[in-house]
Amino acid sequence: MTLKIYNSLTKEKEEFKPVEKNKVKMYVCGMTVYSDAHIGHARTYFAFDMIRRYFEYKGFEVTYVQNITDVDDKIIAAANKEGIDALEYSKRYADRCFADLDKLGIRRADIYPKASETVPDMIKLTEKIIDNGFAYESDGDVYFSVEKFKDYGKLSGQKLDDLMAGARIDPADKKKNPFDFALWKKSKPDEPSWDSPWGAGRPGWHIECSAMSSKFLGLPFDIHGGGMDLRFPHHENEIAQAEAATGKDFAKIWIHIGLLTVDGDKMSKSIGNIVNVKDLLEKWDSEVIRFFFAQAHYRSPPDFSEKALKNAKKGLARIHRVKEKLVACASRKIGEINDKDLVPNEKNYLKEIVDFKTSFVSAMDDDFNTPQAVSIIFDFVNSSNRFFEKATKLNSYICRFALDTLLELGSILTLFQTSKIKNSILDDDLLKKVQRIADNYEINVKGKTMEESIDLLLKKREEARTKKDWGTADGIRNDLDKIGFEIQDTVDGPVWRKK
RNA sequence: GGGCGGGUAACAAAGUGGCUAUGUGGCGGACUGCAGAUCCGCAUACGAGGGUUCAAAUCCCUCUCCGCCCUCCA
Repeated sequence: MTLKIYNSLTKEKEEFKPVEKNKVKMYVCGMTVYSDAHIGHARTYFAFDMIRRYFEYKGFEVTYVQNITDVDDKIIAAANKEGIDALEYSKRYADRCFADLDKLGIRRADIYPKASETVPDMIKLTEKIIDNGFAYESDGDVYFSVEKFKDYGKLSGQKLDDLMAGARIDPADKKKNPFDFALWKKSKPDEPSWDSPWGAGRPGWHIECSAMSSKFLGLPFDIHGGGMDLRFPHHENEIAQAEAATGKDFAKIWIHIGLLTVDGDKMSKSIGNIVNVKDLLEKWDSEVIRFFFAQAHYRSPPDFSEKALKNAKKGLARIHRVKEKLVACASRKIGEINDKDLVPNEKNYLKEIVDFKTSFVSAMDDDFNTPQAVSIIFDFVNSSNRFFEKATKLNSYICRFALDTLLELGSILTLFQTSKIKNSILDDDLLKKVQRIADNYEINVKGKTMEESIDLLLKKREEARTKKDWGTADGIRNDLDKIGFEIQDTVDGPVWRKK
C-alpha cells in the first residue's frame, strides 16, 4: 500500500517518498494574527492536521512547522490605531486564535516560529540571495529580481511575459521589474524595525517562510502547504528565494487546500460574511465541524452553511449510535471464543470489518480521500446495524474487535476525540434542567447525578407505559428531548443518548 | 489576457473504461401504543455535441457554463 499525494508543483499524483527514511517534514503557512481565527483557517489547518495524523498512522515520524506572522502592514495599522505595540497586539490575537483552534480539536503543530523572532535568519538569507546575484538594494529596500531566476513561475504555471500582459501593477519606482518583490523594507516611523546591512527596516512577507522552513527542516523538505490562495505569488516567491539562496531544491511536494465559501460566496470582509470559529463553537459541537470538513476533499472548495452542518450532525449521530451500541456490547463479559463457534452472521460481519479497514486505508492512501473514507465509515455503520438486527445473541469479542476498528479509523478523521476541557458550567446547567423535569413528575432526585436522574425518569415512564398512560410517557420523552436527550424504546428497554 | 480547478440524481459529495458509492431529504414496507432508532425495498445522475471502444460519467476533440488566482488573504 503506497501513499499517493497530488503535488501542485507537478500537477500529478505522486507516490510519496520521504527525503529521510520514515520521516515527514512538513511546513504550512500559518496565520497573520490580527483578528480572530475564522472557519477558513479552521478548514485549512484541519486538513493539515488530518494529513499529519495519517502520516503518523502510516508509521512516519512527523515534524510539523507552522509560522506565525506577527509583523505585517495590517497588524501595524491595527496596533497603531489602538495605540499599542504591534508585537503586543499580535501576541494577543495569536493567543486567541490558538485557543479557538484548540477548542475545535485541531492538534497544534510541533514548532511555531514567529516572524519577529526569526529576523536574523531572514537577513542572512537575504544577504545570500544578494551575493548570488538574485536581488538588489534600492534606497534601503531589497528586492528579488524575478528575471534572474529562470524557474520563476514553475509552481503557478505563470510565465513572466504573460504576467506582464495582464499586469495591473503601478510601475514602482524602486523596482526594476514590477514583479520584483521586497525581501527587506526600509522602516517608516511608528513601525517595528530591525538593524540590517541596508539600514533599519523589516523583512518582506515572503522571506519569512523561506527562512523558517529551511531553518527548522533543512532543504529539501517533504511537504509545503497552505491555502490555495497562497500559491501565487507567495509560494512562488518562497521557492525563488530559497532556491536562489541555496541552490538546493526547496519543498518536494506542494499541497494546496481548496478555499471554503460561505453560502456560495467567497468569504471576505467586504461581503461581511466572515464566520469566526469562536461564534461557531457556541452553536455547534467541534466534532460536527470537523466531520463537515472531512466530508469534502481537501482540494475541493467546500461550501459552508447551516444546512451543511445540520447534515453533518445527523450523519455523525448515526455513527455515534453504532459506536454506543458496540461499546455496550463489548463491555459484556464473555470469554474468548473459537472461530468454529461463530454463526454465519458473525463470520460475515468480521470479514466485512476487515474489508472496510482495507478500503478505508486505500481511500486515504489515494491523496487523503476523506470523503471516500467517510463513506466507508458509513458502510461500516450499515453493516453493524445489520449485524445487530440479525444477531440472536451478542458476542462481546466481536463487538470489541468492531469497536477497536471503528475507533482506529475514526481517529484518523479526528472523530471520537474526548473533550479534554470539561464544561462544568454547561453540565451543571443540564443537571438543573433534568432535575426540574423530575420535579414536574414528582420524582425526588435530590443528590442524584444526571445519569441517575434520567434513569429514574425513564423508570417512571416505563410505569406509565405499562398503564398505557401515554400522556405521561410521551411527556417525559418530549421534555427530555427538548433539553437535548434522545430517547428510544428498544427490546432491551429504553435507552437514551445526548444529542 | 494568462494560469489553475470544476459542472454527477432534490441537496451535499466520491468515483474516473464494464461491478449498488456514501450522507441528508423523498416514497413504500417491517418493527412500535405512538414517536424515534433500525432493517428491507423504490425513485431521481453523470453540462452539450461529436469521436475511439464489444463497452464511456470515466479516454480524445469541439462547444458551453461556473469558481478561484494574477493585489493582502488559510
